[in-house]
Amino acid sequence: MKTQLGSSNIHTLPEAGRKERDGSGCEACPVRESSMCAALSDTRLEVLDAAASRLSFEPDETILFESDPADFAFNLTEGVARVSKMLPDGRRQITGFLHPGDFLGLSYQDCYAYSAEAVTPVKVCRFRKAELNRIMRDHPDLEHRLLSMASNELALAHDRMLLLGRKSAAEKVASFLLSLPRKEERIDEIDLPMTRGDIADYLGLTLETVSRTLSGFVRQQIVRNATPRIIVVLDMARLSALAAGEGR
Amino acid sequence: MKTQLGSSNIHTLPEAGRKERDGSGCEACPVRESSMCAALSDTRLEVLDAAASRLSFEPDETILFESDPADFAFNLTEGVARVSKMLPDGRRQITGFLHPGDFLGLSYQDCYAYSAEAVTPVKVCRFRKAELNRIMRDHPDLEHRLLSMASNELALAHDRMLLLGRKSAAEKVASFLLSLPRKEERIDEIDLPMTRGDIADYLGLTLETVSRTLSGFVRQQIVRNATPRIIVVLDMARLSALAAGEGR
DNA sequence: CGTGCCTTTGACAAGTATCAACCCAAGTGG
DNA sequence: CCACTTGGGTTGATACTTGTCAAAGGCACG
Repeated sequence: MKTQLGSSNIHTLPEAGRKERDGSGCEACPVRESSMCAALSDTRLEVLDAAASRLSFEPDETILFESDPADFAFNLTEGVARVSKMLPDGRRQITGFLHPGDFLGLSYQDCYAYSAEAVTPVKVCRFRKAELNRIMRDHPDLEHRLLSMASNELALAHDRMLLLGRKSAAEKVASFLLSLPRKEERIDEIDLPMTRGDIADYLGLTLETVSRTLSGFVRQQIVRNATPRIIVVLDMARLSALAAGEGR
Repeated sequence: MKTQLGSSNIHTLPEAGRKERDGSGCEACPVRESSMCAALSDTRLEVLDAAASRLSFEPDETILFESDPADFAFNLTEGVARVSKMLPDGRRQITGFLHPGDFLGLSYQDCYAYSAEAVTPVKVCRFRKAELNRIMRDHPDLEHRLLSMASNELALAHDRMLLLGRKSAAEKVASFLLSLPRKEERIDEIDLPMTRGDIADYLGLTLETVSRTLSGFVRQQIVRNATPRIIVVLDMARLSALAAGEGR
C-alpha cells in the first residue's frame, strides 16, 4: 500500500484560526473563496499558477484512483469531491469531503493511497508533482505552508477517528451536519450535496441508519427538511450537544 | 478545539519505504533504533541534539495533556506510549500507539489536540517548540523531513479510518496484531504491552469484545497464547486475510 | 408517462455492548 | 507465611444499537 498527503483546506490553516469542520463546537464556516489556487496564491508564488492546468469533472467522475501513479496534485476550486478507500469486497470508507480551497494528492509516495471522485460538478487546478517539488526547493515558504496544512489535516483525521470509533449514530450525524460549510446569510441551512449512501460511508453507518437518524431529528424538532438535500437547523443547542457527545 | 501534528515514525519515512503498520499486508517490522533523536540525526542537524532534554515517564504517567499549551515536541526513544482523545463523558479513542523513533506534539497550533501517556516505562527527548521553529528556519531540510513524516502519518490515519468505520471486530483485531512491531528473530511472536482496554479504545470496541475475539482466534488455531500479553501467530495467511478484509 | 435513482420506512437479524461473575497473578500487610 | 486486596483477563447471559432485506414513495429526466 502507498501513501499520500490528504486533502488540506485553506480555511483550516493556522494563520486563519482553525475552522472546526468535524468536531464538536463547529461554528459557521465562511463562504469559501474559489479563486484559482487560492490556498497558495498568498505565498506570492505566481509561478505555481503558471504550472497548473485547469480541469473539470462531472458527478461521479474519477479525479484520481487508488493505486495509480501519483504524478499530480490538485487544488479544488469549485464543487464538492469525496475521497475514499475500499476493502476488497467493496466496503467503502469515505475519508473526507473536499470543498473549494482544499488540496488533494499531495504526497511523497509513488502511488495514490485512495480514490477521489466528483460529487457535484467539480473544477480543479492540477499540478505536475515533479514541478511542484522543483518549485518547493526554491521556495521553502511553500513547504512551510504545506506542513501547516498537513498538521491541520491530521488534527481533523484524529477528530474523525474519535467519531468513527466512539460516537453513536445520532452523534455522528449531528457532527457531520455541523461540519458542513454554511453560508453566512443562511446560517441555519445545511446543504447536503451528497447521497445518504455517501454520508453513511463517511460516518461508518448504513444509508438506512443515516436516513432513520435524520428522520429522528425531524421528529424531535432538532431539524426540519426543506428537501432531502437541504435541512434547516431548528435547535442548534441540542444539535451541538449531540455532536459534542454530551449524552449517552 | 486545537490541533497538532500527530506522531510520526521514522520507520514509515518514504526514504525507507513505507512500513505497513496498520493496514493489510503488514510485513515484519525491523528492530527499531532507540538512539537519541534517531529520526532527525541523519539530517545532520546535531544542533537539535543540543536543544533537547531527556525525560522519563512511568506507566500511565501523562506525557502531554489535551489542551495544555503546546510548548514542546517529543521524540520517543524507549518504551510505548498511547495518544488519545476523550469525549466529555469519558469515552476514549486511542488514535495511536507510539514506538521508539515516533514523534509527538509537532504542531502549528497553540495547544495539544490530544493527550499522551506512557504505556510502558518511556524515555523521550523533548524540544522546545520555539527553538525547533527557529532551527527549522535555518534548515529547510528539517521541514522537508517533517512534511514527509506528516504525509505518512496521514496515510496511516486514513487506513485507521477505514478500519474504524468498516471493519468487523475480528478484522480490527487481526489488523491490530499485524500492525505491532515484531522482532526479526521471533517473527511470529507478538508482544502486547498494553491492556485489553487500551486495545479496545484503539479499535473502537469494548475490552470484552477484544478478549472474546482473541479467544476466538485461539479456538480457530490462528494464534496461540504464550501469556495474555504475548501471542504467537500460527496461521499468518488467515490472519493477514482477515486483516485485509477478504471475507464478510 | 414510464423509468431509474434516491429516500424513507418496516420487520427482522446480527454483531457488539452491557452487566456480572469468576479466575489468576502479583502485591501487601498482619 | 498466608489471607487479603487489586488489577487485568476471560466467559456467560442478556440487551440494544445498528445492519440487512424488502417494499413503497417521490422526483427528475427522457
